[in-house]
Amino acid sequence: MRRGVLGIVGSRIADVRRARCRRKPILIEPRIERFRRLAVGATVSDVGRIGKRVVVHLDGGLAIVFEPRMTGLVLLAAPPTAEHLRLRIGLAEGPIDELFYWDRRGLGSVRLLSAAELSELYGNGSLGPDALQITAADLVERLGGSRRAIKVALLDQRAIAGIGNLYDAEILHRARIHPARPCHRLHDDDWRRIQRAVQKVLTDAIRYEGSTLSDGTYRNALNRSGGYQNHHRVYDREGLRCVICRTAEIQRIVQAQRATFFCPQCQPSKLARIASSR
DNA sequence: ATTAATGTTCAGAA
DNA sequence: TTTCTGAACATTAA
Repeated sequence: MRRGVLGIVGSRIADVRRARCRRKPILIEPRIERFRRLAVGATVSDVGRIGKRVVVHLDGGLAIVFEPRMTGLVLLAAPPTAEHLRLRIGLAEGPIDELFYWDRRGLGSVRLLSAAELSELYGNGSLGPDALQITAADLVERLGGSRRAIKVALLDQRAIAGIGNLYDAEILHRARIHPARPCHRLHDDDWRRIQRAVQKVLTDAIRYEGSTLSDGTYRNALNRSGGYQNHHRVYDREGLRCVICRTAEIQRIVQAQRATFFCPQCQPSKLARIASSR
């Protein structure tokens, strides 16, 4: 999503307004009048990413932070429906006329922050280092002592920023780690495999522009479907044969109130590992 | 017609 | 301190 939004670098903010959406308003800070006063006239200097958030940097030091959560989209093209359009940002002096924030469930937010607020909110301990920068040693340091299940721990954005539920499941399948294994029982080579799997899954997911699931919600900045759903090995594949071992069926369990998918053959629990080794 | 599920995050409680 | 639970919301599938 961030890559697509890069297309507005160099454009000037010409207008900011709420879309006419009859639903409960999403969180927009500061209030729209002040937001407009501060942002209009500024030029987009860069588009970055902090974990799962898209950050539009403006000259002068302010930044617009989009936090899409479950169903939010930052778009340069017309949104999927007019119904759930939440915010429109008019642009001038560039190829794109307007930036949209669309959000079906409305759990996301848009905030205009100063450089100081940005570093305060996202620089201190509230978000961990980005998943794509993380080393195996970082993983051990930040999660190695935790008693939580590895699947749950990898979702903790304060430990590592950027891993969501779907990619968590894919990562652990690649790393051949059972999702319920407690962090403090994992070994160095387990963490090394996890680190490599994080790199592989996230870079592939970015290359294929994300996963558009059966509800069709995720789209890139040009409102096009992603392609990574065709590469899922476990997510949403309960009961299907594992494409790696071609033996076991993918199982679904619930951890931290989230669905987890895994292959019982490729991702043995500790007990299964002991049993199979004799 | 209910209920459960959903690429998430946070406050507040255990 | 760390970990767990429920709520915010809208839509679809079972």
